[in-house]
Amino acid sequence: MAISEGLSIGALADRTGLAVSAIRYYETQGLIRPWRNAGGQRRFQRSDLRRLSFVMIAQQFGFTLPEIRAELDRLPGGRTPTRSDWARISRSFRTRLDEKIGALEKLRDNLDGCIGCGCLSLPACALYNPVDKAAAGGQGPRYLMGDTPE
Amino acid sequence: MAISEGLSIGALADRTGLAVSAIRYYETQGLIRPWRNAGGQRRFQRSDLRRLSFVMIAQQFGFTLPEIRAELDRLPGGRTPTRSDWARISRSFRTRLDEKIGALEKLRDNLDGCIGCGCLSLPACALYNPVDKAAAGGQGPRYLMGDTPE
DNA sequence: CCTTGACCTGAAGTTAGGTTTAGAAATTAG
DNA sequence: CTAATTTCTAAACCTAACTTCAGGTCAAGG
Repeated sequence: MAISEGLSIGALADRTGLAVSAIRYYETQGLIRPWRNAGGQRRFQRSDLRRLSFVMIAQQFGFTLPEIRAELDRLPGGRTPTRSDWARISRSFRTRLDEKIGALEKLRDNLDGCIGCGCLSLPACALYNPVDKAAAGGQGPRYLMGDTPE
Repeated sequence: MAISEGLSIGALADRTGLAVSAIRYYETQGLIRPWRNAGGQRRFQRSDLRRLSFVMIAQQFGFTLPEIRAELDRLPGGRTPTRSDWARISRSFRTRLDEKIGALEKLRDNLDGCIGCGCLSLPACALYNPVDKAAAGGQGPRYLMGDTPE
């Protein structure tokens, strides 16, 4: 195998711990874009290892594949991403993480008080407005997922 | 309608913001146990409002329905749960929440450093051991989800 | 009484995120 | 060169958590 022929899907699977089928699936979702060799097999760049690691980490945080793709799409198209490209993604990603963690903490901090009181079933309860969508969208009860019922 | 005939499924849906079909589904999963009136329709206790609210909140935190059921099963069987019954559930639940939040924070704090460095694709990276399963299970690489690959 | 809306059941459909399978072609090891 | 691996595609299958649908029943208002 000549130098810089790229990594096979199996090599990528071994090094990330992902299943081969998962990597193929991620390709269908636009998370990676391997090229093909003469025989039609997928070949990957080294930087795809980092892309896949990013996918795995972001999934642990509860991001969906389309959301992850949106972050990855901010990487440069024509060249291999540099360290500072990744740092930029990292900052943007971290902001979204902080929001998630903040929402969880807020819910948690309301939990003890609310779960024991009578308000848990009422729209007035703080737990019904976890991400503070209150007052956005007019009056009337806001429900748990931030949408109106029905 | 006589007093204490119980709540209809529609009333419960209106007051929780859940779909009627979701409430029926929760019954199949053992999260609520309504009784039936003479005509075969479901009737609910007021305390089921709180049960359902708990379900909705726990789901936001990423708990699965079986996990939520396990928490709810700790409520007393023969009587309507009291405030202190709920407080006990709340404490147990909060412990699990704190663990989740802690794991997220740990990941987040490693993110900036790791994402820009070359280690992101290597098992040595801190991000590969988010919940600190390191050293449990012998030597060799630990992968992202805490399991060995393959 | 009659109509309309709420409710019933069971089965099938939906979305996300993959895995499994089957049969064929490419690659690698000996 | 031959045999054993890998890889390929397309389609089917899988789980969680529901929703939708079809065909029928129950309940409440006028």
